[in-house]
Formats: sequence, C-alpha cells, structure tokens
Amino acid sequence: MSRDPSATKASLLAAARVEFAAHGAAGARVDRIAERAGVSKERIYGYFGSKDKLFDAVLDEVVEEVMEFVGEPGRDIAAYVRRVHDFHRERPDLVRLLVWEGMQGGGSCPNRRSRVEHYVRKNQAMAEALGLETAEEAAPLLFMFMAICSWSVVVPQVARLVLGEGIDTEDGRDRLRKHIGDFAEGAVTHIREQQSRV
Amino acid sequence: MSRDPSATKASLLAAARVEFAAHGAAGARVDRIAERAGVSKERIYGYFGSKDKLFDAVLDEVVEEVMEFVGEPGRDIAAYVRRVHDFHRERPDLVRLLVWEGMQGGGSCPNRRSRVEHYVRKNQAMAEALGLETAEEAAPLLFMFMAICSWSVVVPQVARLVLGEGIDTEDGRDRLRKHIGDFAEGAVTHIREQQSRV
DNA sequence: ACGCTAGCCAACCAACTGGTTGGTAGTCAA
DNA sequence: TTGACTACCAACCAGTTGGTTGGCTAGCGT
Repeated sequence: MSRDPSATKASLLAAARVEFAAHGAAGARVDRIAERAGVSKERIYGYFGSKDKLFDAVLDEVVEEVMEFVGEPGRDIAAYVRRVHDFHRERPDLVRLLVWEGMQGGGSCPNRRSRVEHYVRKNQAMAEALGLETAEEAAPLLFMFMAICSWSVVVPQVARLVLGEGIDTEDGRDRLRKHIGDFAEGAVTHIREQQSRV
Repeated sequence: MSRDPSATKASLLAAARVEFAAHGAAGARVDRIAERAGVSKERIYGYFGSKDKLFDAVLDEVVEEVMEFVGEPGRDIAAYVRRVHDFHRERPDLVRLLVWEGMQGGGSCPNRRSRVEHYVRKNQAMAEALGLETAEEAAPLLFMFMAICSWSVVVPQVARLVLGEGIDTEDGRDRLRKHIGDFAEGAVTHIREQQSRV
C-alpha cells in the first residue's frame, strides 16, 4: 500500500498509543493496533520486535511530548499545577500509559536516563521557586502535585462517587480545578512559612 | 474435596483478590484463581456467574473492609491522612482494585449506593473538623488526600524516578509519609484561614 | 439401606492470542 | 531489462482464554 516505511511506522505508533492508553500493554490487542493503523500486524514485529517493545516506543514518544508541552514550574506554582492539570485532562494518554506501566510493568523502566533527567530539571525549577536549597527537597511536592492532577483520570468512578455526578460537567471540572489550585497554593505557603521560620 | 460451600466460596474470594489486585479484571486468569483456591474453576461459574461478577464481589468485600479498618477523620486531619497512607502502603489491594476498576471498567460501578454513603459519611466528618458548612465542600479535599496517599502505589516507577531509589527503603518511605502529612497540614491550614477570613 | 440433591471436578470447546511464514510486488542500481 | 532488495500482506500456527458439560460422590432425609 503506502510503501513509505516512516509513514507506516508513525501510523503504527499512533494507533498503538490509542490502544495502549485504553487497555494497557497486557490488554492491548495486536490485531486491533494493526487494523487501526491500516497495516498488517506483521509490520509491528518487523519494525518494533514485539508488543512490549512497541509499548516502550509509545511511552518514549509520549514522555518526550510532555516534556515539550508542559513547561517548567515558574514563580507561581499553583498556576503551574493548574497548567499540568489542564494538560492531563485534555490529553489523559500520558497519565494512563504511566499508570499501566506502573500497575502492569515488571519494574523494568525503559529510557530511564532521560526520564530521571526530566524530573530532576523540574525539581530544580521548583526548588528555586520555593527557595529550597536542593532539588531533592522539592521532589515530594512535585510528586504529590502529579497525584492530585492525575487522580480523576485514574479513578473517574471514585471521583463520581466522592464529588458527585457534577464532575462530568464542564462546571464541575472547573470547580475541581480551582480546588486543586488552592490545595497547591496552601501546601506551598505552608512550606514557605516553614522555610522563613528557619 | 472440602464439601463446605461457604469455605469454598471464601477460598475463591481470597484467591481472586490476590489475582485481581495483581492483574486487574481483564488481566486476571480464571485458571490461576481456581488453582490458588485449590478448587475447580467451574465453581467460579457456579457461585459467581462470571469472571466480572467475581471481580465485583471482591471489590464489595474489600470496600467493606476499608470502611471498617480506616476510621473517620477526626480533628487532626493530617494524622488521619497519615493513617490512610499507612493503610494503603501496608495493604495496597484496595487502591489497586479501585484503579483497575477505574482504568478497565466500563463505568458500571456496582454497589453504588453503599459506596456513595461511605464517602458522604467521611465528607461530613471532614467538613465538621474543618468548620465547613456542607459535606460537599469537604469532598474535593478528601479526594485529593486519597490521591496523595495512593500515588506511590499506583506509579511506583515514577516514584522511583522522581524521589530517587531511596523510596524503596523504609527510611525513604517514612520521609514521604512525613511530606504527605505536611502537605495535608498545609492545605488544611490554608482552608481554615480562608474560612476565618470570611 | 437407599435414593436424591448439591458440591465438585476432569475433560472438553470454540474463540482468540501473540507471533511466524511464504510469497507478492514495488523500487532502484546496474 | 534484469536482478536483488525491501515493504508488505494473507494465511497460518500453537498455545491460551473464559466458559460448559457429563458424570462422580458425600451426606442428608426417609
């Protein structure tokens, strides 16, 4: 058909992303990926070797994208958190892929080097904004921000139970967004106070 | 073998809990559950009808347990959050089951009634502790507390990347626990201040 | 003692799984 | 033109899946 290897590869990656985000590495079906890509599934093995390696390739790609799209935290940390929240809400793929990796994966963690680097950079930016001395001190904060920004993507059914059906409306989502911002704001002020007290 | 229906049922439920927590409803294997329970898999269909219904039964049971073991939030909310964190760390089953349900489930949400009730009760307790007027106002807070307490169970690989390898040691975990408590403390103070300002 | 029901299992089944293979057909250098 | 190389696919394969079936037997009421 297309006789354009790089286009075929890209098409497979795109299809795989949809499938993996929806079902995880274990739940994904190779046939569905191939069909969505409009390509014989044999191409998956020709280009990527196996289903799992394809998953890793997708993850690489998405992590790369997020580095590009979500900037680094600036002075106004609550604003940054809201930005991250917006990104995850609009494109839940990354969060879902990470969660699948964490829940199904055997702790292999591909592309480790660059991912660590990515988070270190964010931690540094955050430490600077908070007046903390080392990046490590900011890490738990970053981690918890990720948690509150992602949670409603990960357990939407719990969100509906706890926050009410309103969470499915634009209005309800905005309200949660505001709470998330406030929550972050509170935590940051708390830290700043502890900081100045020393 | 055992010829004791309720014992067989219980044995199946226990085995299913392990299997479902590890692999989710879709990833779980009926044969493995039966083998672990030391029972023919046909009994699963005899007692529960299908794999999915067995999953629901397990979820019911676990939710029930959590209601029992984790109390309600008292005056010291940070302490409550730490308690929840400890529970999830020691027994990650509940979190994992909820996440599988959220990621794989089709939004059916079995046992809805009692689960809503459970969260409403917690929201009320929390609203009271914070001096908020309605339970709904406390809901987002409860939701975010769940998030920060569960996150390292859900994406352990990210925890390792962000917080460093130390997270796998008892010491590192305690440090995170402390940060989670502080984080909650900060958010609560923030809310209390907003409250008193009005 | 005896039959009947309920708990149980080994064996089975059709559907589906990730992965492979043999062969076709574009494409490009010589 | 030819020959070789590469992208590609339909058909295939062995192993696994959730779910079913026919029959065995422990234990109870009679």
